[in-house]
Amino acid sequence: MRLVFMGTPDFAVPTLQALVAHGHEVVGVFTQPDRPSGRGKALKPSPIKVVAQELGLTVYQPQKVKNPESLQLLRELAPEVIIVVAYGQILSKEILDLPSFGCINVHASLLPDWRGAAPIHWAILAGDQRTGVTTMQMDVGLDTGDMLLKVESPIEEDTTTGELHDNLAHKGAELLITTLEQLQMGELQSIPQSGPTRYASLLTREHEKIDWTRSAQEIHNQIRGLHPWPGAYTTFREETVKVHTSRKASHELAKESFLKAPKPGEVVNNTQEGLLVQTGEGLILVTEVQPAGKKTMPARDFFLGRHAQVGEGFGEGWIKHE
RNA sequence: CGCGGGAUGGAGCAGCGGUAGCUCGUCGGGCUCAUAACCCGAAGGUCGUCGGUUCAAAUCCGGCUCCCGCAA
Repeated sequence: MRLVFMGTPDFAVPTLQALVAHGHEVVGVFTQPDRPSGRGKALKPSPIKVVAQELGLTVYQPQKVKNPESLQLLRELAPEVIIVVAYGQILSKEILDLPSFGCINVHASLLPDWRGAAPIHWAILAGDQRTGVTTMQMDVGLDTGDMLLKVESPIEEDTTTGELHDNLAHKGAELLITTLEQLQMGELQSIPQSGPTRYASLLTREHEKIDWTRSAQEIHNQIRGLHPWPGAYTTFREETVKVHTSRKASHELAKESFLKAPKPGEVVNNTQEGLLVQTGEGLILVTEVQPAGKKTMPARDFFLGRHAQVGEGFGEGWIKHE
């Protein structure tokens, strides 16, 4: 099909690549303008821009797609359909109505659940055991359009956002190809969204801070739900430390907890596997950690290198044993 | 020039002008029913790189290259 692609981050890349690989005529790629990012101040192109250029596609980066120039541009490109994957801008009614097949969005959740900006993170943060990808016919609302196709994906006990992200990005790409095929054949029936909805809001620094008084399961969900980006963090001896990976503490390990009344955040044991940490409910095994300014390292090495001892802990209010 | 931290034996850290140290790991030996536990011993570092100061630099000064946290 003759189409325009709109997308910005890594999540959108597999879909763009799949469209090209399947011989669709991508007449234009819209992505967010280069933004100052990284440690210096340098303008950085979006992942989609990089890939689009490698593929020899024409890239457009309007500040606002809704402005008259962009609308005019889209008219000239005359796409039969516009594919939108995590573009980061709201499309106006004029744009939505422009292509004959409308605008189709690939969203990383099983709609109507987890509408919004960070569906992958939130599915894991909430402890969901399954999620998926949905293609939908966009309308004016935020992720409220009629659904076309869905594919599910399980979330395992230790699945991280990074893993799920890559998995869904590829499933989404395949799903979109199928969606277009069926749409073109006229054998696709769209379904209005109905049922309970949760909203996946943008993540803030508050979501990233570990509250050790929560349960081990909740903290584990938080750690894997924010891995590898933006990462859950806590403090140790007043330095910021990201906690990258963790596991539920096995019963054998839990038995090794010999402290009488460990407080939440307290390291109860430094095992070969990692640090056994007391939470508000149960123990969690912290396996990988990253102090500010350092690389990711095994939690055990972090602890050993600091000559820390069992009885110290994460969070505030601990006394240094030295 | 957005703010800041860091580059030291395999890993994590200390040392901050005068013979390179700690915890872990590794190798050898011992103890033990056994062990990731314990004991004894050993190997392993041109201290990121280039240059400067000095009788003497991992330690002070300057350039360079990498890595990372925050912010965006």
